[in-house]
Amino acid sequence: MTSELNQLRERFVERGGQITQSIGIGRVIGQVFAHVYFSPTAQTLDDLTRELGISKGSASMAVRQLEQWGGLKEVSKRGERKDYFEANDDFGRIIRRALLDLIGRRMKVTDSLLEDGEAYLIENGKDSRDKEIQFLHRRIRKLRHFRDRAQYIWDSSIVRLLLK
Amino acid sequence: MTSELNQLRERFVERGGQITQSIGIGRVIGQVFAHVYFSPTAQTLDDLTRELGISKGSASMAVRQLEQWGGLKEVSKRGERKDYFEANDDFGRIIRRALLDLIGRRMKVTDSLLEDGEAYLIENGKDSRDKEIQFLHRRIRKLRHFRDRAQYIWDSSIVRLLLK
DNA sequence: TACTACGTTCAAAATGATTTGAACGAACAT
DNA sequence: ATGTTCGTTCAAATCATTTTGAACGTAGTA
Repeated sequence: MTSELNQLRERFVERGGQITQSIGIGRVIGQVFAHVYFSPTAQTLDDLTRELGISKGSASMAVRQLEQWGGLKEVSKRGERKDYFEANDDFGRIIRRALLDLIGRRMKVTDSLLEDGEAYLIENGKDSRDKEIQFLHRRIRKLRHFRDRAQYIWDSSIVRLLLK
Repeated sequence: MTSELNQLRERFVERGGQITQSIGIGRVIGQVFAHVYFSPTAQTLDDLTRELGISKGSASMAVRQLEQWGGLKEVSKRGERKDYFEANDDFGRIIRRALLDLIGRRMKVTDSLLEDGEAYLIENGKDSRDKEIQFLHRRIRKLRHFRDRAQYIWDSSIVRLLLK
């Protein structure tokens, strides 16, 4: 009976690992979150290494990453030196924070490339008849428009809907 | 001058590769799309292997994947045996298709796990006082609610806004 | 102070994903 | 029919990412 519950928990752990693996942030993150989420009691790093069969280093890193995204919170137990972790269940907030963190920073670099490119083309193509310059300019403009709209959608709807 | 344009194109190719790499679908996809997108003329597999320094196999696979997502389209040239490719610039549609493809299918499996789990817990925990069963049941319910809402948001807003 | 029980770090190892390229088949040309 | 030019496939090689674990720092304890 209890073993059946454990089996169920293990299936969720496995699936959690698959999901985070498939989105490219490593299997351990998903396993750790799922395990803590489905554990009635707060868990320590030792619990994680034992139950999930992962190293202490992995457990430590996963736990800290998840904390950053608000997926886990540390709870202190009187008279205990170990760190205890509980899962948050506000998925919207967690996912939003993770996405902001994962995607957000990449954007900056690309933005500056778009701006540089456009600036260069405007500079050098002002009254140019050069077909290629005109072509590139159109393409960059189109890309920037899309980027702006994506930014707008991101800011205005996804965030509002998913958060809270 | 032309070489400066080429440099610009190369920077976009590199950035494209970084982006697709960072989201876990391989560098070549981004490189190929960026190259074709910023090329005034339709490109062949040979062009790609030469300009990007990738193998013919890679070029072939990337091009077909991008075609599936609507990122590239094949254009035929009279009297030519080679396949020529042009880029689409309807980014919203491309990204949406890619996301549907990449994320969409994973959902199914997780759904069935949620359903199985819930069914099992309802079955075995109907009038159970067992604290752990009740706990798991609450957690699964919460997760399923989130999943349902995410599905709704996905269906109703992102898709509509990003597509077209 | 010295010892112990923790969490963290990061170089190295293991793992897993991507890329290559030789072999192949199909379609065209001669 | 034969040779050539294409695109595709997939096992093997390469490359990148994740994971490990030994060494370390810190804080508590005796």
